[in-house]
Order: sequence, then structure tokens, then C-alpha cells
Amino acid sequence: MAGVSPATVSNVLTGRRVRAESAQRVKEAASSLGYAVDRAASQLRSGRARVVAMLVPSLENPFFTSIVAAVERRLRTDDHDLVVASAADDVATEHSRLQALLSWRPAGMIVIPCTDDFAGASLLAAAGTPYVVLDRVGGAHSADTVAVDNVTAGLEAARHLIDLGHRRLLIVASARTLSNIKLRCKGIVEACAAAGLEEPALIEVGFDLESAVDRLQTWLSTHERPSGIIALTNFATLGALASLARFSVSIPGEVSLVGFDDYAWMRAAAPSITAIRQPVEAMAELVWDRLRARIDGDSSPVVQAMLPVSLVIRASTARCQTGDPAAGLPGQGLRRPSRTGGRQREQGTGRGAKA
Amino acid sequence: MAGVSPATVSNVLTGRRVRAESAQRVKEAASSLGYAVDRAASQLRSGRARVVAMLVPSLENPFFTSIVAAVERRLRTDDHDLVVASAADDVATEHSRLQALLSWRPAGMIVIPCTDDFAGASLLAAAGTPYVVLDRVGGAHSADTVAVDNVTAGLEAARHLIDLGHRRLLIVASARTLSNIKLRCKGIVEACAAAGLEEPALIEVGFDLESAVDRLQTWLSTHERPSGIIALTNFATLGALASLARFSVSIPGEVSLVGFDDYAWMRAAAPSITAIRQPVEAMAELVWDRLRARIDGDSSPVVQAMLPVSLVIRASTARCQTGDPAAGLPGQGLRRPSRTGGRQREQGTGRGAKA
DNA sequence: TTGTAGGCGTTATCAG
DNA sequence: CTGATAACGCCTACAA
Repeated sequence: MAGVSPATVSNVLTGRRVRAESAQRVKEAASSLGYAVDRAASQLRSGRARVVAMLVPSLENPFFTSIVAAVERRLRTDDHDLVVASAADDVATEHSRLQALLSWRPAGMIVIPCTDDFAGASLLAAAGTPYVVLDRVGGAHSADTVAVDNVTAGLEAARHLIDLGHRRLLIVASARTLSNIKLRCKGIVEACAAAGLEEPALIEVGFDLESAVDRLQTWLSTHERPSGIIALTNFATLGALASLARFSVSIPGEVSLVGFDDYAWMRAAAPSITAIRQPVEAMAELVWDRLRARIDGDSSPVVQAMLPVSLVIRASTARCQTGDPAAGLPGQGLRRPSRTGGRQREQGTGRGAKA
Repeated sequence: MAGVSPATVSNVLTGRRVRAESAQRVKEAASSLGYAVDRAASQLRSGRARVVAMLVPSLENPFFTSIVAAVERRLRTDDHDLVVASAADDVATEHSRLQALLSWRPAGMIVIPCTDDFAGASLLAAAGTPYVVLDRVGGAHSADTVAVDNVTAGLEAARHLIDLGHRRLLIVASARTLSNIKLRCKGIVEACAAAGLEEPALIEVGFDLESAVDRLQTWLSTHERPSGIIALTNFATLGALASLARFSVSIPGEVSLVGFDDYAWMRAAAPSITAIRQPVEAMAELVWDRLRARIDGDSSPVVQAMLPVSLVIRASTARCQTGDPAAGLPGQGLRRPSRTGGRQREQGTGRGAKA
């Protein structure tokens, strides 16, 4: 239609030097025909893929989907496409999805494994596909990894509560097997030790909200109530919140809560939730930088990157009111949880100027 | 490695009839080599794709990601893969992402458009790719559509509040341009008319939580306070919640709130949120049924499917307390918002037996 | 700068 | 039931 040979069309569409006039004609023809290069054929012939595959444990968890979204944005600017698969939190499914992903012959792969020992590593190695392990960096990986500083995350959460005078802490986690969780606990234990406190109790609530609430309620009704709770995943945060609500425990009046991950609903909740925020955008950035380097042939030794988290202080944490003599200021009575309380460093959800 | 010809390997791997012994040898070889058929080559030669493309307005909105997850699950059982792209809430991006998706030559496509008039329809038609429009079914589509009964959704939300004695309603929406939103409003207006009420005010809060809260606060401080609020998207729900919290308005004591979409955090919030739940799983099911039929050559007239929503009653709505004489029972004083109040038909977040 | 020829890994076809 | 062979749409190399 443009009156040129297929080779010229290819040259235009892949951005090679072509006479301006021909290029113009080709582009017009392409857009009027709605023509786009067939990726399958292109990839088959050129051997280059411009596709990155991503394997995540679940697409129901907003932490993972927000990372997927960030990675997709990043890839788009580099003209790559993303193929995602969900392992449905199951190692068998993870394996079969990995196979499926590999059949795309992607240029590279980003994996958030289901478990610490990522069994798929050998498949990836056999296929010669460069990959980066993200977030759940438990076992010994022979690939680049990008994760968050989980120890410091736990440490900061605990220190925040301890600074507020809390002595009885409770840790709520979805599951304790993941090394991510273990490291967060380690940080908490360190902070406690530094403050002369015992290792706090940990309760595992699983991945179902109903049973999470049940388990927490059982625990709370058979143990002395903690004054500070640290939830180690966004799901655990939800579970803790729901349980406390059912017991009509006021936050932060009776119990202070530090959540994990930072989502819009935590800002909108009453009270808004103090939380550890993971640097999703930075993780996406870094993981793609690493992966792209490997795709481009970088063969330097693997690097294990670790990103810092940040503690976003909102209204769900306040000075301990239980009157423990070691807790500093004994309370001004049982203060109603206040959305404008003094411990809130973030401006709520608005810019706050006119509030 | 299996000592057979490539054709036989292909026959085994695509599940055709082959002598058991050969099949066995091929499978063993494949798994020991980690071999999987190259999709690009397979698709090129066979013309069949086993890939479905999905274009969504955003991957940051949990409503869309939950649909993506449901579709992915559905496709997996039928041995298809999913390629997703996000339009980043922008029509220009939508167009370019659509092009990119089309270059995969997918067997079919599922589209949730950014706007009511889906400009990409012509591209899809030109490519001859079967597609189904999902959720945002505004304009006149020449393709199958799957959506929710938005009018009834609005009607039920409003009727629920009206039944509780509320007369002053406020509608909170992200944007009023989408026909989804208009239909939900229409339902609300219908319910109001049936109850002899005026058309309620509508406030548009945009897509940024900060400014949403600002706008709502401005409105609330310059108008008489409504006793019932209906939020028409999950984001609007968040905005309404955040605003009310900042004004220290108690829910449902002073204002009842009906939210949209149903997520875990709504169950865990204090109070838990009454909400319109969209049948995500059923939508995914239906959209794939339709699309698969079209892929398989069904050329019957297009169908516009409409699924019912359900109202999940929780603790954020209660009988109107403002003492309007028309509102039925005048209040038993200003009841503290209670998580176990009589209007709550759902059992909170747990099975509740021991609560 | 442009055209021609060949082949990427797979599957459809057809002969054996 | 299996093997040889051609062709899918494109890109690269090389020739013009």
C-alpha cells in the first residue's frame, strides 16, 4: 500500500534510518490499516522479546497488584509488555504458571515466590532466562534480589510503640513461615530487647478474614490485653482492626495499632492507621533496572538490594494509657480516640489547611 | 532426545493420538529438558492464540484488579493465558495500549473502557478480534457487553436509606460523566421520587483522595448536613469516610453511609460499611463465556448482559436520628454508633457464634 | 536507501 | 501411528 518493500516497512517500524518520505507513507498506511507488527512473528525471527513475565503469589493482595501496576508503568516507558501470572498462593500452581510464562520466551522475569525456597529457580536457570527475585527473598538465591529492609521495618514499628510508653506488645502475622515475617519479628524483638522488654507474643491468623478474627478473639479473651499491636502484613492489619472493632476496643485509647503496607483505606479509616509503608515505586524501578541490565548481558556478580521502609504516623497510635509506671506520663484519663491528636504527624488525608 | 521426529513431539504436546510409548518418552524428555512449546512459533504456524488480552482503565483500583484476578482464574482452567494492559485512566494511553495488545494477535479481548464511547472499537473491528466490553457499557456497542444493573444498584441503596427514615440524601461520586454513575444516580432519583423526596444533591470528588476530602469538606461546611450518604464508587466511599472522620461525624449516629464495591477493609472498618457488592466472579465467568463463544465462531446477535448487584447491610447505616417527623420513630436519643446494632444483618466479620 | 532471499520453531498436510 | 516437508509473518543479511 505504501509502494515499498516489506523490508522497508520493517525498517520504518523498527525505527531504522529510512528516507523520510517513504517512512511517512509507511506510517500513514499502517495507521489507516490499523496495522501493527505481529509480536509472535517478530520475536520468532529476531530472537528478541520485549516481553517481561511476572509471577506473583496472588492478584488479590493489593501489595502485589500495586507492584504489578508500578512495574507495568516502568516497562511501558521502555516499550516492553508485561505478562502476569498468579500462583494462587500454591506452589504447584506456581510451578505450572512458571512453565506457562516460560513458553512466552520472555526477555526476563520478575518473581515474587510463594515460599522462601523458590523451586522454580532451576527451571529458569535451565531456560537461561534472566530473572530477579522480588520481595520474598528467603532462601539462597543465585539471582539478583530486591527486597525491603524487614528487620528495620519491625524495629521501627516496635520502637515507635515503645517510645509511646507501650510495654505489652502483640505481633499479628498471617503466617510465620515466610522469612519476611521472621525478619520483621527479629526487628521487633531487637527493639524490645534494647528497651529491656521481653519478646512479645506472636499470633498467626492465616489468610482468611473470618478465621483471622476468630483466632484473634480467642487469643485476646484468654490473655492479658496488649497495649500495642503490630500487624505484619496488610491482611493482618485488617484482621486486627476487625477484631478490635468486635471487642469494641478503642484505638488508640485502649490499644495502639501499627499496620503494614500503606493503602488509601488506612488514611480514610477512623482512626487513620499508623503503618509501615513499603516503597513500591522504588522496588519496581530497581527490579527493572537490574533485570534490564541482565537482559543486556550484564554478568557482574548478583546483587541483593535492600530498600528502606518508612513509618507513617497517623492516629492509630498514641501514648500508652494503661498507667504502667514505666510508661511515662500517666494518662489524662481515658482520652477518646481523637483524629487530631498530638501524635499524628501526617496531616490526615487532606492538606489540612482549612481543617 | 526421544528418538522421534519433531512432528511426533508436536502431536504429543498438543494432545493428539500418539502411541503410548512414544508419548511417554517425549514427555520424559520434555520435562527433563524443561522444554515447553514456544508460544510465538506455535501461534504463528497454527493461527490459534490461546491468549486473551484485557485492557483496564487502571491497575490501582481494586475493583479492576479483582476482575482481572477472576478472569485470570477462569482462563487458566481453559488453558488460556492473559495479557493485561492498563490505560492509566487516559484515552491516549488506552489507544496505544490497545495497539500493543493487538500486536499479540490475541484470540479475543476484554475491554473495560476509560470512557463511555470506546474509541478503540474500530481498531478491534478492523483487526477482526472478537471482544467483549465489560462494566463500562456506556455508548452504543456493536459487541457483546457485560455489566451490572446500575439503576437497581442505586435504587436499592437509596431505598435502604429511605426505609431507615432518611430524607436528606447526598450522593458522592468520583466523576459524573460515566454512564455507570449516571445510571446509579437515576436509580437513586427513582427511589427518592417514589418516596416523595426531591432529587438529592450530587458532589463530584475526582480521583485524588486529598482533593476529594477537600471538596467534600467544603460542601459539607456550606450546606445543611445530609443524614444519609451514598458513595457511588469504592473510591468515593473512601473519600466520604475520610471526610466524615475529619469532621468527627459519627457513623451511623449522625450520618448513615452506603458504600460501593465490597472489600475486606469495609468489613474491618469501625463501623463496618454497608455496601453495594458487585458480582465480580459472575462477571468474569460471563464475560469469558461470551468471549469464548465468539472465538469459537458464534455469530448470533450481540447480547448485552446485565448482572444484579447485592446490598450488604452492615453497621454504617442505621435509622435516621434527626427527629424529622416524617422519619418514623423519633430517636431514642443520640445512640452511640454500635457495631452490634439492630440494622446489621450481616454477622460482622466473623461467624460470630461466640461473640 | 531499497529490494530479495532465507530461516526462526512450530504445526498442517500428506505420504509411508 | 509416524515422518518429511512446507508455510505461518517477520526480520536480518546482503546485494543492488
